[in-house]
Amino acid sequence: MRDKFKRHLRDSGLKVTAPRTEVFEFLEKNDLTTISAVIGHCGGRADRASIYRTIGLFRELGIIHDVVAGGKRMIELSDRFASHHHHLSCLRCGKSEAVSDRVLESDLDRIAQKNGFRQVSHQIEISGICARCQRG
Amino acid sequence: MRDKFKRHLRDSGLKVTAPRTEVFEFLEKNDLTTISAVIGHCGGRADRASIYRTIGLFRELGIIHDVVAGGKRMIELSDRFASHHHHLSCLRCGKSEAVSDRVLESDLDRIAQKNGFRQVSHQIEISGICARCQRG
DNA sequence: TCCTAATTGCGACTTTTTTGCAAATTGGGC
DNA sequence: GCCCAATTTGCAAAAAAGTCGCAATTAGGA
Repeated sequence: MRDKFKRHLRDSGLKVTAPRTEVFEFLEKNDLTTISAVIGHCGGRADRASIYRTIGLFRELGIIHDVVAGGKRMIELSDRFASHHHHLSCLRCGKSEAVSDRVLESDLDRIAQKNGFRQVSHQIEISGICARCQRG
Repeated sequence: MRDKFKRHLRDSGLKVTAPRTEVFEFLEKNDLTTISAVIGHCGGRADRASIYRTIGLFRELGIIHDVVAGGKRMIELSDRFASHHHHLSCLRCGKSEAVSDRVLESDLDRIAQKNGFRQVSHQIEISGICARCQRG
């Protein structure tokens, strides 16, 4: 994925730099994270301003997208750089697990198509109380 | 809905105040908005701090929830105070339209159930290029 | 109407995000 | 491998967003 990422940048006429690689690698290892976590982790090696610029750039390029999980705004790699999935988050313990579901996906496609939308992407977040917390 | 809202507050031992009513009425008229829009609109009649406190309270009470649309964090009334729906947002013109779909809903229920989740809620955002922008 | 707890508005403050600019770096060409 | 131009970085400063303590005000039950 790292090579694909570098190619993606170069193909867009952009440079592969240390802060960009740093942030990308962090996102690869951390599905569903926050901007402050990225700063907390990459902050020693890259300036805060560069991290914000990098995240903004990644958003524009569609490398990442935003999600709200448990009321917090989070970011994650998008489909081209991570396998397509959604999240089930527990409101009590805060953990979230990945979900993939074919039927769901085809419904979403159907809806977009019915409304005349193209180049569609989507994000879903399901929240509730997970099985473990129901017992606890 | 306004009465239901007032009852909801009083039942929770909370007071119906001007800032709270102000913010609620703005949200009723503006599906999917931002905090700064609320401040921009109610700011003359209520203090910024009170608006933040009100929004925080509404979130805790489940009166509103957060959504990300086009990279921006937005808020909207939740199901009990607005009919359950999701959004199709156009990445080009920024407009979003409401969507309701029974099949989609039952799939989401099925997924939560399969994973042992209870008291489930979900949010979905579908984005792409709308029919009008495809022509333009 | 009175009383008390809840809530507001204000102002100061912290945190988060953005911006301008000189210095440093990347990557294509030689 | 070295050079150059364009891009990108780091820094410092500022704007924007959000939080907090507290005295003054207000809602609503008795």
